[in-house]
Amino acid sequence: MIYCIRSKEGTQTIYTHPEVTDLTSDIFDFCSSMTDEQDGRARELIERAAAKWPLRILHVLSDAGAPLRFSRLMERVEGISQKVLTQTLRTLERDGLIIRTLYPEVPPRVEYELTSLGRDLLMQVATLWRWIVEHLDDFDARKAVKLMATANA
Amino acid sequence: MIYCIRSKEGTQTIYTHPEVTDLTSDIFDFCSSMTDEQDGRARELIERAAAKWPLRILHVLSDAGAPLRFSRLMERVEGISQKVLTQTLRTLERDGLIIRTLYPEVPPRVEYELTSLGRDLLMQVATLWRWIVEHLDDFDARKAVKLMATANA
DNA sequence: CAGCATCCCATAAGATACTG
DNA sequence: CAGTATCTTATGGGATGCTG
Repeated sequence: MIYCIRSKEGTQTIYTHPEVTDLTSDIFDFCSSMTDEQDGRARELIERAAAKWPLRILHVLSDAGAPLRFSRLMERVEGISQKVLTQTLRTLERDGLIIRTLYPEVPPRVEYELTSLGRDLLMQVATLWRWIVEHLDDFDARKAVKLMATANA
Repeated sequence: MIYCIRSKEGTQTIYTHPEVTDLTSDIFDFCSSMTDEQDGRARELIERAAAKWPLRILHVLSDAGAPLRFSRLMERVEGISQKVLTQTLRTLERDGLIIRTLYPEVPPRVEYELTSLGRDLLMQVATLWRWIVEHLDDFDARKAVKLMATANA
């Protein structure tokens, strides 16, 4: 449970502001039930998803609302190279976020589309995104506010 | 509005499953009000936060529940190098997620602590984390399920 | 103690050329 | 069309040594 938020020991200092306790208790309960392996896999998925291109590709597919061919993606995902687009699509496919369909015609046609998991993930990330945008002005060292803490060991 | 989820044109194919429409409408409304600059800055913040170490460091600080010295962080953030810890801490500080306090003693003492923004961000990410862990088994190409779509142009 | 400076390497990403 | 192959460059990160 490396990344989870719950304190491991009751002997440690914890935040005592009621606000904090209220907000975090749910998540804490959840974290305590998460295994190291689950935590690690979730970490990987987050890291991959938040990389340079994946979210953008998922968004383009969502925005299109229909399967897109490789070349259409190249046009719409501005700035990506062919190699990186291919790589990223393969990763997204492996993670079950998109589906790749090859139509064995001449010339070949390949279509990529969002899976329902891909759409759901995008929704979840969008929620986080929204929170960040709403707090954009606070992400600034000059506005940093300390958290009140008291020892309770 | 590069990454937002809303379709730009009403003439495009959109998902018509009621489920989809219901779930996404809120986020769509929000996305339409997001400027390119906001979107870009949020993107940067997400990318930085989801990098290798930041979440782990924030978690360790949250878990400790009190300010930690540099050397305590080195111990608790297993596997990180001194250089990268320093770098990451500086970035977290610039983004207003932690506060660095230097006590000009001999030998010098430096303490790092979470800001309320840092704690809040951690909570938001934990929510996403939780969703991912609950759907861990679905992140698999073999379980991919297409999204139903209909043209509405 | 808490770092900065330096060197080194592994990986990510970009550019270009070629192909089933 | 939708890639693959290859080369080069940029970046992240690790290891080591030094210092106010």
